[in-house]
Amino acid sequence: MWLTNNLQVPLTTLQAMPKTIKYGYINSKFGKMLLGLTTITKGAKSCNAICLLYFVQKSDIESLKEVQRRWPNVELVLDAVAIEKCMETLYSDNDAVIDVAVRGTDLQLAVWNELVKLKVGSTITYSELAQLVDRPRAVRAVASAVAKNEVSILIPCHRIVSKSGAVKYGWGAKLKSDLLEYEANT
DNA sequence: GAGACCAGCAGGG
DNA sequence: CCCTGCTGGTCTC
Repeated sequence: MWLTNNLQVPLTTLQAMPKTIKYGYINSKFGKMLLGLTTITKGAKSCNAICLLYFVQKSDIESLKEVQRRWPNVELVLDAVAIEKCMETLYSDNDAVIDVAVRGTDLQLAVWNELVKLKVGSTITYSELAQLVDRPRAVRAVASAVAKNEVSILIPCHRIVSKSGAVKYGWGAKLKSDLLEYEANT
């Protein structure tokens, strides 16, 4: 089941802004989500990789606007079949591998690469994360890198807790604690 | 290149 | 609890 299986999430860096993004909606345990796929090349062949995964918090239209804002000039193409195929991998019981495509600065990539190594149910503080990427004093910078992550859940920003115990989350504090509670009880 | 912005932290009241 | 100073990378002119 999704969130309780330890998916392998290899990150691929996008060299340029994709021209088109295939998108579709999925219903997760924690609400409706917007999933976007782009094409990456792996050796000689090309395949789909997840480049965005947002929670739909207001309406479908608002979520699409959010995509347009963060990915200017990309063409959005509804592709329910591709999304469905992707979902099967997400929900598989095996230790599945799912490709994720990201774009960002060196620090952001380093931060995200550490995050995907986190096991289900584990948590880490921002300070520890800063040490992992070799910038022990750049806690605030690391935090803003975390916040720029486009692929929620798969890049598990919800597993980062602040030392003071304050709960903050881009998708809402309640969602974060729900996710952590769910993972902790499996 | 300057200045503003942050999902942090520690220290002091 | 709240307030303050410090922090470093990124974003926007």
